[in-house]
Amino acid sequence: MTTSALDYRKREVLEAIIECYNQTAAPVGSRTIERLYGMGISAATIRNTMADLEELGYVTQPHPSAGRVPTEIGYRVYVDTLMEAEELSNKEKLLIQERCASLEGSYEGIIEQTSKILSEISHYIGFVLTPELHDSILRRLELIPIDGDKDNSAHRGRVLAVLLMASGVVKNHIVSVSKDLADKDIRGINRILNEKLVGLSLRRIQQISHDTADLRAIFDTDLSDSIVAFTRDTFSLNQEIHVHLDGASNFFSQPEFLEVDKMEPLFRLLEQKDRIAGLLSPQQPTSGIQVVIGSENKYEGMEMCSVVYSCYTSHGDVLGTIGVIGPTRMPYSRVVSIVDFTAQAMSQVFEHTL
Amino acid sequence: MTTSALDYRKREVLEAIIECYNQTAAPVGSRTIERLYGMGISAATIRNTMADLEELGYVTQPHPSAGRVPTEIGYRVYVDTLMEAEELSNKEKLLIQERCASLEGSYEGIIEQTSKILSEISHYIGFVLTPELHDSILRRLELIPIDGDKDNSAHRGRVLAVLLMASGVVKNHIVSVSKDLADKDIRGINRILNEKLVGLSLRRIQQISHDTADLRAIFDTDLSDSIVAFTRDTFSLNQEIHVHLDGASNFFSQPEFLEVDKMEPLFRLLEQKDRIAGLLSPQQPTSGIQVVIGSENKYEGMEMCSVVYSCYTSHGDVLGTIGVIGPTRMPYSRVVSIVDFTAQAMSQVFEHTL
DNA sequence: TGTTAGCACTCGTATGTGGAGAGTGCTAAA
DNA sequence: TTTAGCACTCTCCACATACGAGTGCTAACA
Repeated sequence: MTTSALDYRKREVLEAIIECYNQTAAPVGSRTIERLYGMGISAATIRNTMADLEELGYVTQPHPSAGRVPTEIGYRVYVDTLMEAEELSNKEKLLIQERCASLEGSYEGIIEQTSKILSEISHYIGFVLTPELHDSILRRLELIPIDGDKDNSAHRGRVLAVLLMASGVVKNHIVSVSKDLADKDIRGINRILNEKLVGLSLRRIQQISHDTADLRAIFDTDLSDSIVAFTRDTFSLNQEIHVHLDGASNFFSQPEFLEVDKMEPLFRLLEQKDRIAGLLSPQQPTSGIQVVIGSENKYEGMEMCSVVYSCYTSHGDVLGTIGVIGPTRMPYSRVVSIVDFTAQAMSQVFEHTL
Repeated sequence: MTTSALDYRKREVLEAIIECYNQTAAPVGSRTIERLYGMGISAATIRNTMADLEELGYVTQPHPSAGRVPTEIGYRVYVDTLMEAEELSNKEKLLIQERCASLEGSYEGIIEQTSKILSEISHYIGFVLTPELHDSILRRLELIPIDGDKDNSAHRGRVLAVLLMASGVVKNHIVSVSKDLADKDIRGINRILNEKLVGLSLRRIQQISHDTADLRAIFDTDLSDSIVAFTRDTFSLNQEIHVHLDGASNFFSQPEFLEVDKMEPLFRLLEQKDRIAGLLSPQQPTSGIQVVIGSENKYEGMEMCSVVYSCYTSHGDVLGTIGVIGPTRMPYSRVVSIVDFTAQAMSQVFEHTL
């Protein structure tokens, strides 16, 4: 009696249920649809269609005498096949572009502000992951002695290592240096490392610096332990991916999260930044927007959420991920457009300022 | 009938009410105190004393037939005069020190980890404010051309400016540079600026670089517009204070915040990092611990919270603020000890690694 | 065969009531 | 001045009831 593929009427009704549920967060009844989306059929017919949709697993009833609520499968079908991309208004586009364009030099600032932009425009949680540096190419290394007194450093000192990557990302950290390395030794090491290592990925450089034989080849000479240790330390930045989140408090406006026991697991998870990073970064950097719905998210606390994300780039390289976390009941077409547009705007910022 | 100063019994009872309320978050009755803190007097006597404390404004009743709850004034008296500092256990001290000691080079990482340590040990919100740099002394400036091709930069390029401050804090940002400045000009500017500006505060340097006459005196020559603009840009880092928070979800375990309308204003406020910074940084850097109780906090959302904070230093200079935000009902003596000890441990980390 | 109207049924939500318990203030006795 | 006893108050919880929204089913209709 029901064709297995979705016929026109089923699609219409499913879409109506999803749209209506998005606005009210309450189960949608047949009468409601008849009133709001007068599609030329009566409530009774809609009821029949809804029963069909339920059989297919696209909608469900919270209790036997309630209206219908979309299931995750229903949302998946909607996102994959029914939804048409919502064009952002020019006003919104301008808003995003202006705020992105006003972001200034500091790399941290860009990350922080972009997550704020995303959250404010989507009214959900905006997030930005910092770049994974291991695959980045070294463009320039600068070693700046800090403690050394004018070339005769008699005491154990420290060196500020500044790593400039091809993508424009700058990373600096402080390296302790054995006292038998004078400032001019450091300068020599700096010159050699720049000559030999620029153009290689950080991952490759770390491999090389962990192998004493490789290092010897680079320096083309016997090496003191101090130089070996120093070189290793220079490139051993503990590269964790950082996550910037903004707008978590927007969830207080979401009716389905009003109860504390719904909110708590989510907020606990969001504080474990490393888990969020793990949730999102290992995906191969497929271009384009990804949508993860409800319990497709493997972490506890995210069962009632969906994630829409994309990646941002600079000079063609994938740098990191940006996206939005919202409730499963989410205007996907709009959020997809927001994330997509913001990712592009942010990529432009990186290309221009870094 | 009641002496205006707090006599011994009133102090005992007030302390008992506060301690008991800290644990249960429920109004404390006279019988409860008699049972738990057998202080040799009957419930009826305690009732009389409680009535006196209520008259003084130190405790109150949520409703006429309930037990007593400490008021903010009561907490203030407790913190200022009754409370004795709680010594942390050696285990806790070790825990803090170990985790602080394991913090590595990256300045951002230290900030982030310290707020996490504070929140985990206190079970409340830990926060760390980044240094206000304007009063920091410049130790070293390094200008690193990025785009220039081997001394003949024919196109408009960019320079990475690395500012190393006396406190050990490193700040870098990217400066656009007019195409008529060659790499060797940049090196010259770098040398001169280091000669003339090292040892001055960032605030002073910014004053100088905004005054063309001052700049001319520094460079001891006529200046092209390019050099003037470049010098200004080099030192014009938009220095906002950053706030790192951790442990907000601990508030889900606090009974008085279980209702959403209690939680929401707080979380909304916490996301406005700039307001938090304003709340805490303008205080003159008085040494020692500060405790701000309940509505003494001027921002909406903090009425039910208290803040315990102190500052961290490096080489004698005040760098920033660290502290804990918890509910007004808070074991102040313990939290004060935690913040105090962590501030010291963090200061040591800064002195050693930066 | 597909669609519509009518109707009985179900179940969640809101509302109201009563009793138990905790804690007080007051009074009178020690 | 302290204590015991007692009446009073107020909150909280459990239970029952009424209401309403929405369904599935059946029968009539195009």
